[in-house]
Amino acid sequence: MFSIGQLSKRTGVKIPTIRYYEQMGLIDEPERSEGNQRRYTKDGLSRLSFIRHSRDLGFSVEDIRGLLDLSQHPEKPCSDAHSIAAQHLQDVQSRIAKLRRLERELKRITKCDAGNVAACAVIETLADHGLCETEH
Amino acid sequence: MFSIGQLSKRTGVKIPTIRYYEQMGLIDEPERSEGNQRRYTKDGLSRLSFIRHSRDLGFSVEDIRGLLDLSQHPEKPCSDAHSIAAQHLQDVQSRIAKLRRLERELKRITKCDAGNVAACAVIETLADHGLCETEH
DNA sequence: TATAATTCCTCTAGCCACTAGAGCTTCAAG
DNA sequence: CTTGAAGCTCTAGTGGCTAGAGGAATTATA
Ligand SMILES: [Zn+2]
Ligand SMILES: [Zn+2]
Ligand SMILES: [Zn+2]
Ligand SMILES: [Zn+2]
Repeated sequence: MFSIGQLSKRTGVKIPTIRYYEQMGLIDEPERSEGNQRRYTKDGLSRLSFIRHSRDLGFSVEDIRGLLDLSQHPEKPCSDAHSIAAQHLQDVQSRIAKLRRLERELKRITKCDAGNVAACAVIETLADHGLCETEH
Repeated sequence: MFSIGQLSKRTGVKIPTIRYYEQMGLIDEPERSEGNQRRYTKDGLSRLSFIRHSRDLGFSVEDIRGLLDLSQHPEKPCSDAHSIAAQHLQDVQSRIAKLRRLERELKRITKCDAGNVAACAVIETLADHGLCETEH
């Protein structure tokens, strides 16, 4: 049996975050000590590790809810898991694409030879999207 | 003089967002009609366009506050503007790097030949970071 | 000019995924 | 048995908006 602090140390999930996941229904309410403190089992530990890793990989809490549900049903086909992952991959890729467009513009902007604000390329570009090379 | 709706159409910033920017102190409180409705000048329009474009480029509201302040002082050196932009560029680049690591892992994960959850690579990987190739 | 349609007003609350803090209780070591 | 760490609940704040209620003002049409 682990206290919430031990669980936190082992998973790297902060204590208030563990309680938040409980409130969100991602983890079951654990047993309590006589004095009402949470006591977790190994199952609780591995479930939280799953959540932690999924968050690290950028899945939303909603996605994780679905993935956890699936993981409780080993006999089911895994196509649902794949579509959650594929959708997430797409999201990540479109975020990357957007950030790369930003990166390009920001790199261009920061090549400013002027010394004062009146002629600064940064300020000028922010004031006028027409000076940009791409859409965003 | 523009109404808030006209300003919104010209800049592409939604009406509640304009009011939000006013509340946050990014734009001055505009004059009002006899019936208390906001009336904007061309100056208000260009200030809001500046904000819009800066947001599109991913700058935070705090950054924009600084950039707007600078843009009101054309005689100042533009080094402050450059450091805001450079910092932002760094942020963008580290976000890209992080997302690319995610992308790689997600691509790997989604190569699953199993048909059911019990043997699914997606679920297995989420349960065990040891199966990952990179840190995240 | 009367009425109808549209726009605008303020205020509050919700989104996501946490994070911080107040004020109190329980636990574990010595 | 005392003390200090760790736990409890509850509320509120983060960023950058967005939605909705309930009412007032403006504009367009008849
Ligand atoms: Zn410059
Ligand atoms: Zn632009
Ligand atoms: Zn699979
Ligand atoms: Zn991993």
